Amino acid sequence: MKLDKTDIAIIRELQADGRQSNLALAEKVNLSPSPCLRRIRQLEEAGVIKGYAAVVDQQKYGLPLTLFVRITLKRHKRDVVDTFEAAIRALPEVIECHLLTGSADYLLRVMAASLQDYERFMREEIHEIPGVSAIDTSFSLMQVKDSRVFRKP
Amino acid sequence: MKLDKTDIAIIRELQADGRQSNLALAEKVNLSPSPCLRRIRQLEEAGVIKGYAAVVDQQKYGLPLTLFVRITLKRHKRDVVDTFEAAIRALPEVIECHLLTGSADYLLRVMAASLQDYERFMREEIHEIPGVSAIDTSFSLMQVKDSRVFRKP
DNA sequence: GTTGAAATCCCAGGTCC
DNA sequence: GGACCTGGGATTTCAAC
Repeated sequence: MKLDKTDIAIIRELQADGRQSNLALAEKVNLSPSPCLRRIRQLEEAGVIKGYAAVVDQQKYGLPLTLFVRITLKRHKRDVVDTFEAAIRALPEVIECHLLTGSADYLLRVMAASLQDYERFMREEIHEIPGVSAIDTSFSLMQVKDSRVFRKP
Repeated sequence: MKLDKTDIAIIRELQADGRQSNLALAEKVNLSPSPCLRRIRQLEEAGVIKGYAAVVDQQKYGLPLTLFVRITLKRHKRDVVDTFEAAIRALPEVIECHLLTGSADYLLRVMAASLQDYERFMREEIHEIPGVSAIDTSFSLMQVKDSRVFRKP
């Protein structure tokens, strides 16, 4: 799908506020309501906009700790990889997991309610997954930037 | 703010679909529409729900590459840190930036349209920031997991 | 104080220009 | 891309428990 300037503007606005009315949005992108809504539906149907989500404050939600866990596997045979990925997908504490190039194999983004919670998670969940060779955890001390907006205005 | 079982359910549902009607949501969490709406407003006013956002497919949006950049600073004096963080905040390619514990100082999540775009970004933007001592980039080959839902159902 | 119900208002979605 | 029209949901108020 080809995105023009107006589509980009619509996406930017909907990333900033996904619940604003079509009328408000139409005004911001200098369109009248009907064509604006048509474009939104097109973006949704094309899958450019996958959905809408509430943005939650993790602190106030009770999960103040964010950690990044870099994991290296012992071997990279099919069964080891599949077992590992299935285990990761089943852990609600793991918000994100990426397969990486470079020294580590996986990067996990984990949320925890407390240090005790984190310690239990690592001991009972991560260390129990077979085939894990190295684990390197870093805590996020501060989120310097959090932008859901992809492109420049 | 104290969150009970129903609040958690509301948040989970709104993370899955942030635009569903109050009526649909009320049914899912076994509440009548009025108290459901009142809880939503309370969650918003308390800042537990910070807002709503469209979820965009980065591939279809034209930014297929995700990279994680680990950066170490030469010194950690106030001016070096402030300069670095200000520079990062001004770069639209940087979607997220965390100050970390451990060997590296910062973890950046960067999106790029192409390898050329990434190369230009590193050369013209990141390497130009004063005080940067080490840079370690990993590409995301595959996103194994992406969950916006924080707690178990 | 918290829930269910009703009425008004405003927006979404469709259709035609 | 813009204008009109209709059905439905949101919002506010009120009554009830």
